[in-house]
Amino acid sequence: MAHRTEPTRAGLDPSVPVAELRRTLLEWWAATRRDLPWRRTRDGWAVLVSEVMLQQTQVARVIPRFEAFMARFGDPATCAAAPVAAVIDKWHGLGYNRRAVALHAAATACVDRHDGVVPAQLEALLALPGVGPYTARAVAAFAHECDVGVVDTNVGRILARLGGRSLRPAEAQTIADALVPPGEAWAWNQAMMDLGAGVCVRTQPRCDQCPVRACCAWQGQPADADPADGSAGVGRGQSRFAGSDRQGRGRLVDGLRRQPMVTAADLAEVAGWPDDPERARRVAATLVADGLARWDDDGGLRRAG
DNA sequence: TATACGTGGAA
DNA sequence: TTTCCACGTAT
Repeated sequence: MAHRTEPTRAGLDPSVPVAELRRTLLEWWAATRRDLPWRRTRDGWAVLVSEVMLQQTQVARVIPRFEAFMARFGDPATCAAAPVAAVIDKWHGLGYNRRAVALHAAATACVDRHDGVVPAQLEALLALPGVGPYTARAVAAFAHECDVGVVDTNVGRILARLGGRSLRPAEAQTIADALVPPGEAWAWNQAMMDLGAGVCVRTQPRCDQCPVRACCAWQGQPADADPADGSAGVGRGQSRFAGSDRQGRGRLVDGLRRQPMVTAADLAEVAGWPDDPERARRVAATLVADGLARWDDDGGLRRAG
């Protein structure tokens, strides 16, 4: 019963050789590493800001905005003291602007509840606005080297393929945590994410280059449906952007970056729907509800406080 | 559990 | 040119 002596394997298919998986993946990563420099800083705020930016936004687009953001809002207190409109302004080009509102609120919570620093405990991190399972564990692992498994879309895909089956969210998290080599959460999570981003990609995975192929139940065999489809943490298709409410929201937020107010008369034009003022007002109301703007007395839209 | 939420690069 | 693809959280 040799497998009983393997390291922690809670939730894992017994056929997955944990020790070999850990060793081969870490060796591969040591030879190919392309980590993000600020993840090494142990600065909880820097890691939080970058991970919030990395929600739904790819690394290449985050890097320049992250540098600019940190130059302006170097710690939670600076961010919390600024008007939320200033944070929204610095979010330009990243999309999903309500993340900026949530980040400002998270900075405020750090000042109010955690002596101005980003907490290290998972529970406290999860309580911050805009911080979910991914971001909380990314901060815990990368800033504080806690032994937690970070499950993003890449890791979710890898875990499903390794086990050869679709996973529920709690299952994926349990397995991700169990795989972390004790004391090496930083490198391990970085390695998993890099593997998913560069090798175990969604379509046409490069299984011939995969360092952990020998441990994988799926191995990209075309005859077998991809176990990652519909599995926990793996993103799904989305509706079209062109012509969507999201596009109009983006235009309105951009309009408020250029000028402090969009008048009621200009609202439809700025939203990109000159012939549908009713739609523009309805969508503007969603911005107000999200804290991205506020109504002017005359029915115009103003920057958030 | 399904849906809303932005942008830009690649195909 | 258009379409596809990448990317977590809140509700």
